[in-house]
Amino acid sequence: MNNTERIAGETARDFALRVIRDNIVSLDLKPGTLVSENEIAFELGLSRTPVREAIIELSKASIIEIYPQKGSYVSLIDSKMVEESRFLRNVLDSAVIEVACDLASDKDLNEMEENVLLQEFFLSRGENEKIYPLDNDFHKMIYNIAEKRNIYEMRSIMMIHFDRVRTLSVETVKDLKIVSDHRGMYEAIKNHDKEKAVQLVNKHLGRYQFDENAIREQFSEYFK
Amino acid sequence: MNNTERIAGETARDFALRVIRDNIVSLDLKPGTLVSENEIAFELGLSRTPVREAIIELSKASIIEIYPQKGSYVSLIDSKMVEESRFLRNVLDSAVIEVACDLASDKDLNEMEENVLLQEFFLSRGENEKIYPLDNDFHKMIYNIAEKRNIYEMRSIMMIHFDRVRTLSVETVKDLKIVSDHRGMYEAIKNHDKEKAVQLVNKHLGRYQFDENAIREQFSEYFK
DNA sequence: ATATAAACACTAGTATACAAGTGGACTAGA
DNA sequence: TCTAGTCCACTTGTATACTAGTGTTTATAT
Repeated sequence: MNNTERIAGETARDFALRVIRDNIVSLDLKPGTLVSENEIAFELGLSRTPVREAIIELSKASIIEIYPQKGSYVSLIDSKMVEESRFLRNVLDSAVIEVACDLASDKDLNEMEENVLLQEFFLSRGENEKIYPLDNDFHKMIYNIAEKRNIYEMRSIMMIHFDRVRTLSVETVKDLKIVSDHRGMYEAIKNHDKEKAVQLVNKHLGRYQFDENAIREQFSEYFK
Repeated sequence: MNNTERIAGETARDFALRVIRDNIVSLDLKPGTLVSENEIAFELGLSRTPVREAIIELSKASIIEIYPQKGSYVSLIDSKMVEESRFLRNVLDSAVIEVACDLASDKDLNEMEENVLLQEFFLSRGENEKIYPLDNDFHKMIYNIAEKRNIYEMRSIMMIHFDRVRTLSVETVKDLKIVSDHRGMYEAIKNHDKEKAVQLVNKHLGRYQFDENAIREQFSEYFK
């Protein structure tokens, strides 16, 4: 497992949650791996308690499966589960962006535009890896504008299922199209054009149509 | 706080979660109340650990607010939060019932009808309090049919905000209409009539239009 | 050699102990 | 009387100890 520096002010539990989560999404913790509370605690230099609390949280979203007195395992990739998280994202993003079309203030729009400009900047320089955090920020902004912060939190944890398949996906993601989707969404929100906004959300998510058969063939041991 | 018997096989954590949750929804734990890990643990005859884990889970959905080294409090009723949970329910229930219209098997439909018949039976005998668990089961069934169990779990915890206002609501809920809504949804799913199903979901949720001003006036100390 | 049982090494669940921070009460001093 | 400072009783965060269950390995008896 990849360790990371503990951020100043971060509690042990948040630290453990962040590290475990990142390792699952990046597949450094492979599906099916035993995640022993003791072992993780040792690796992170913590006691079992905060690690355990982090694992419990992940188990609530079926990211980790806890078998009492036996062990806790990183869940195998379950296409039903991936579909469920995709469904959740599609449904929520669509409904939330409509609200954002109503509520976005000038200040909100300025922040969004700044974010999109940065994405375009990094894209033009080929620094595509710097786009991902901005991508996340962008979607989070929409939830913030629509005053749906709690819903965003729930979305986040379920997205782990989705994101980890994205990591596996051999097909290179078309960053160019993604960034232009973002610009489109920004424009739609600015113009209060709900229909266009929802249409873009659907198209956007459609870009992550993984070829599951190809992935499953290559990484069959990761699948349920 | 109202205590309850621990169900056989229930872990200490699940027990604590259930009891705390029920007491918050029933308002036996009033908004703003301090929920001390130690005190709850003592009342339930447990140690702090499982109680703490339950409180953390509730805090993830903003049901309880944890102030480190100060205390944890039952969240005051926040109309923004109530609206957010209503929004979530509306969006999810609508999207999920559409899927259920596609996927419901004969076995599913039989179980649904049995549930509805029971609701009608208790309604006719005036035993309205027996309808509520059936109501919950009914909605859970729809998520099960649509294979969206994880999403249902997320919905459940957010519904605490909504349910606790429902408890406060002076206006008596029209159980008759609720039961007939359920029959309507069942029929719509049976007939694969998505449009009708979604329309009923919206109407159904619309029946819980609390007069917030009236409630806020009567219980102002519960509100943020 | 095989079957059985005891021992061991692990697991997560729960209980307890300690750390560190907060805020109020009380006291000492001017 | 007022203020400053100490103490105390509380809180949650974290660490550690103990409980009970599982599965494998090893030893023992037939």
